[in-house]
Amino acid sequence: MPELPEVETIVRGLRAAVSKRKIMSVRLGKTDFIVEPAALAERLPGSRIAAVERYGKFISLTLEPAGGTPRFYFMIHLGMTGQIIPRASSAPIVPHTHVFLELDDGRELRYTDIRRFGQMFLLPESGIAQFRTKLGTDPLDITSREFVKRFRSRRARIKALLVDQRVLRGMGNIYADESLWRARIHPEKIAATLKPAQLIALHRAVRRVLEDAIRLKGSSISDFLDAEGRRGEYQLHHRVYGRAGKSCSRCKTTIRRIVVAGRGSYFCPRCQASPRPASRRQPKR
DNA sequence: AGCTCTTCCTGAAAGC
DNA sequence: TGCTTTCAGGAAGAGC
Repeated sequence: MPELPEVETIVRGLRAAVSKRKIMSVRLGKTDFIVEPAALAERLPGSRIAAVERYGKFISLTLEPAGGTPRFYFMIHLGMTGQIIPRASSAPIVPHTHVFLELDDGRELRYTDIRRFGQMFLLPESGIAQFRTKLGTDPLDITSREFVKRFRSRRARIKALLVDQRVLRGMGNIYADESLWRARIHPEKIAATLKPAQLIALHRAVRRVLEDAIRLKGSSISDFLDAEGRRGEYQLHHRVYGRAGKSCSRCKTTIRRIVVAGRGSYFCPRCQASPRPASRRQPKR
């Protein structure tokens, strides 16, 4: 599933591969994940890709139409299984490819999404500010101070907050679990009960995990491919995610999986002490 | 404020 | 063996 490191990897690849290219035409397959498919088909042709940026888990293509028409943004969220890869127009079409952007150099930027949990929409320049207010700070930009401030008064479980895009934009399930393991914090711990030192440790862990993952071009569990169609390698370094039943690399205890905030959450029961000790029992009368 | 449940979707894996 | 059921989850919305 594409989270911050995967999206960052794709954005870097796209920036190198399609910057300055002009979109010549648009072909669409299924469109139920596109906010206004007609607007997309109408406005993309003729515009040039002026910039490629990441905003949380969103890919933002800045498009410049010909003839002085104001620039606008083509926003893409990959959901669970989205892939966006430039290919030669003659390349075979993989199943579930639903958007084809013909470029001025004989290639097509193709969007493939098996489950169609992805999202696409256009934003005018004036809509960007509004869009941004819905999302929290980028975890790679946030200062330690700000990080502590954001969590210390929240009564929600830390895992739920880490994957909440309004708190930190770009974090997802894999990197939340990996960061919590690193900081030795149980996913069900109430954020407000964490000591400042623990929050600082968590901030450091988040940065470290994300930076390492970006360096290895993300995690490919099943579907993730970068803009060159290559798999990432960070999945080989996961300490807890997807490792239920295997042993903790730090203490050899068996990794467990529980559901927190509706997501599978992996942790080491020994390194990450439970907020509710299992041994405590209620006396009967 | 924050929790659970539901919906969207497909393919892989488990169950019978 | 082969069909059926369950599960995975990012985000949004309902209801409590």
